[in-house]
Amino acid sequence: MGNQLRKHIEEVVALSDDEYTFVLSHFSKEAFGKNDFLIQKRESVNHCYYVISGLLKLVYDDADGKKHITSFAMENWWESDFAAFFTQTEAQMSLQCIEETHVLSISLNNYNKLAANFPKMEYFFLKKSNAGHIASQRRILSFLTSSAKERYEQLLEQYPVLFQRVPKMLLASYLGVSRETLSRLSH
Amino acid sequence: MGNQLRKHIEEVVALSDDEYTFVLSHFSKEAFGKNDFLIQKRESVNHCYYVISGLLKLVYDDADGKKHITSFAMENWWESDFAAFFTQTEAQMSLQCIEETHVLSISLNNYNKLAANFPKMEYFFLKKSNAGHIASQRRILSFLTSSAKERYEQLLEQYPVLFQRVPKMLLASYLGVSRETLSRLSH
DNA sequence: TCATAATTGTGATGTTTGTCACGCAATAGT
DNA sequence: ACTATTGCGTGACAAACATCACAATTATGA
Repeated sequence: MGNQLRKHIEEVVALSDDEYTFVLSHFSKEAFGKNDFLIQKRESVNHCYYVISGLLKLVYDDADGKKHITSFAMENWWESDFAAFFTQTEAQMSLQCIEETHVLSISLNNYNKLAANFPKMEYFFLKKSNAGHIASQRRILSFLTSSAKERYEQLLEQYPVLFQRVPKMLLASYLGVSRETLSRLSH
Repeated sequence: MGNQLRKHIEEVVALSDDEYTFVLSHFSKEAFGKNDFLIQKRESVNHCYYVISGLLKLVYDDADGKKHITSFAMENWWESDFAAFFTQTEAQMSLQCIEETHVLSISLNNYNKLAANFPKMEYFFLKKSNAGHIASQRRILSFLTSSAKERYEQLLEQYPVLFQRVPKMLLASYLGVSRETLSRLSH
């Protein structure tokens, strides 16, 4: 329970009890209900979130009023509107619960303090950022090389659990196809 | 000349002369001719590159033998097959010169040493990685929200210099459209 | 429980984009 | 300078995908 974040961090760097207590003191535990917003577009983005349980969607509203899913965030994922968070500008996206969700949140101040004062966590954040960058490049590559059907099958293979937890219209949005097309692809 | 990397790093963190000398000692200067490969697919990826001058393309060959441009890298950009570099697995992409190119290269060992022994550079790498992650997310968003024509116009606005330095068939590949479609879009 | 809203499937049709084919211009190497 | 290669534009056609409309099903909340 209380040491889920510790296990997660220790996949990258080992921590003593005291070190983990110190790290944890930079976070706040928060709970959100289904459809609650963690980040609203046009508001300031004060936190980055570590998901303990539940499921989030990061949504961009385009000029035509259509909603596009930039990403999902499940257990042990880190999520925020990172562009807005790191540069302290207003949110261009919203972060909303698909399910009731428990998170640990960290402010930019505390993120910077932790990185500056505790090299192990700076190393951890660097590893996570590199991994996120690599994952984004893989997704870009799937847009360049694959048809909608192929992207659907890749998602099904990589994150089968999403198909049980997320309405298909949201998966369509994440894949960049209409819900009608996705429906026809699935058989 | 010799302090281009220093200026680049000092956009993020200040360095003393001695510190810069120390940093620079982790890099090697290399020169490549047009069409030379810095990384060949299926080979090991031993270096990450900082571009001093010139222009590179990061290319993925798909199962049908088609080539897709994952990204370009110009002056002051960092490039590698990061997935292969960080995990020391074989390259899934190739990195090739579009123009004669001068780089500073750093091995993974030296990258890790620098990050571990010199907090300012770990901070710099973290900032760069976060920026790269954010740029990738913006590109994903352009695939989700924009037509080929809109992506073309966004690229023209963001990197007009590419249109003078890169054949349009490569721009088409970067944008994820056929060269014929790009040709028809441009007027 | 019942009414309402959200989600899904499917047909008909239109738009966007890819593919094939061809000719021409520009470039690079000898 | 000449030739081979590479890059570019465009027509004709095919494939992929979006959009609109409507019905059916499944969740949700008072």
